[in-house]
Amino acid sequence: MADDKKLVTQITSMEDDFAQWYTDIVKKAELADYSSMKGCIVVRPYAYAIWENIQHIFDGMIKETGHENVAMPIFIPESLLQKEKDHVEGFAPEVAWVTYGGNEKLEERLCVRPTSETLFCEHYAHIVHSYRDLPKLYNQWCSVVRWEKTTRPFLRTREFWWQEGHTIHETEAEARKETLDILDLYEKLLTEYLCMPVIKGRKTDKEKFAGAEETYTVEAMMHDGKALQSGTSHYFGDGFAKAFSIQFADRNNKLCYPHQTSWGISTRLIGGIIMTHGDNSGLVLPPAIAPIQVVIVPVAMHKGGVLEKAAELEKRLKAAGIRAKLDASEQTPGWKYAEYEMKGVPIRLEIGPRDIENGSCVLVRRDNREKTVCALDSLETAIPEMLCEFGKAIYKKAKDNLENNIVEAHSLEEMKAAIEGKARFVKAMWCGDEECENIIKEQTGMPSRCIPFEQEHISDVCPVCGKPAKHMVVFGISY
RNA sequence: CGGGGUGUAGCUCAGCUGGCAGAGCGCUUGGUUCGGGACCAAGAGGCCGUGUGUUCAAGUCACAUCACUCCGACCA
Repeated sequence: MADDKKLVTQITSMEDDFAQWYTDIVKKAELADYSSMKGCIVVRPYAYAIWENIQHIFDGMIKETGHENVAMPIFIPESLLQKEKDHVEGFAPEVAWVTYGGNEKLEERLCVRPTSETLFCEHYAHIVHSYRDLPKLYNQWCSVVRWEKTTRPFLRTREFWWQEGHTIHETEAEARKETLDILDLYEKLLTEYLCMPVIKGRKTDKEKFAGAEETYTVEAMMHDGKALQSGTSHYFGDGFAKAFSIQFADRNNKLCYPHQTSWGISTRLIGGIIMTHGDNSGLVLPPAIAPIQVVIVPVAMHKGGVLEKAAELEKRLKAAGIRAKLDASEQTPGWKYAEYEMKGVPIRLEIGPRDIENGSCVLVRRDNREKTVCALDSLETAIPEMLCEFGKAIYKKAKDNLENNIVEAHSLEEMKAAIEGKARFVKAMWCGDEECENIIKEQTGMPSRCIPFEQEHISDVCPVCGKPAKHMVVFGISY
């Protein structure tokens, strides 16, 4: 359409270079900027607004289910981190250490929190003494630091923002229920609000969280067929409680160890949104978390009261609870169309002199560019309906991508063939032996994603060793 | 951490066998425009990533270093 025009902003097409396409969107939709601190990004207002919307939604969910927010220290003394063996082994290679306070060398190194299990455990040891003190359902919104070697904006940065829930319970059953209840909330957040279909399941022992007894996950598929672990929920049993000497007197005055969980989602989800819904014109945002749901673009705005009308519409839409923005800048309409497509705004409302004569306006959907003429006096109902339809449509598109890129395999050869040329999810049976899982990873390059709750029977035997299969597992290349 | 690529204006980049720092877009001001990235005119804007070396002379050559990026390895 614009071959003869000088495009101000252009992005690499995802078919040409998916990684560059991703980076282009991050920069040109003004989501993030690089900083002089390697591996750390500036989360710009537009991306932060998306994160705030995610926070608002999920915070509401956990408050409703009895959770409370707290703030924990940013530093963990080395001795505290050392208390749980598996946990420290898992995290030690990627923690940042503080060794000086002012000009003085510290007697004990301080770790910048990579996750806060140890701090929560120490605190729980202080405050939990009786079954009457349980449960504690705590959460914190904060940033954590992991010294990653390879970094990419949102997907893997040395500092990232997240929520970490840490709960402690009287019984195993209660803690197990909490772990799965939270996983359901993640599924709800992802599917209903972020329009991202997920595969819900349990991690294999090899892939589970350091220190956890069981790790559950919701795995999403990106446009390129790679997996993004989008939320995890861990059941700890009483392992941490024993390591940190958390004990309580139960109903029979017997000293017991409580059972714990932890769970988290992070700003990585923003990367997931980009790679699930975005296209070659830029971002496409799910309406529930879009900072701007409707952008109003006036056409010939200095003529015939156009600008006044546009301002009036903005006011009306805002009053109806719609996140609307009028762009009254001096850019041409065409420029604005492209700009807000880049930013993924779900609906564009065009209003010009012709529309005003007719008492209507033009609504354009970001996902398919479909134009609808809409009477001005029905906007308050038409727009929420369209936003709802929009959410369903992009969910369906993502769901189709997921379903079209899962294949069954009965042998290592079939697994290798399945991902030749393009990343995919591969469903295969597994005997449960970690050795076979390792062989699959070595030979195909795919780690296991999860053991889905929705099991299918593909065959009777493990494709590696031929022994009886215990589970169907989804394998895939991940971010 | 290993291998490749790139660092020059806000952005994308040109700058040959060393010899005055360049273009397009963006930005500012004024005007005409406005239904898919408008046009005219006048401006502003540079420690050539950083450091050391070679040279009469370095954006250009050498070495080092830092950052970004891709591919591996690693990674809740």
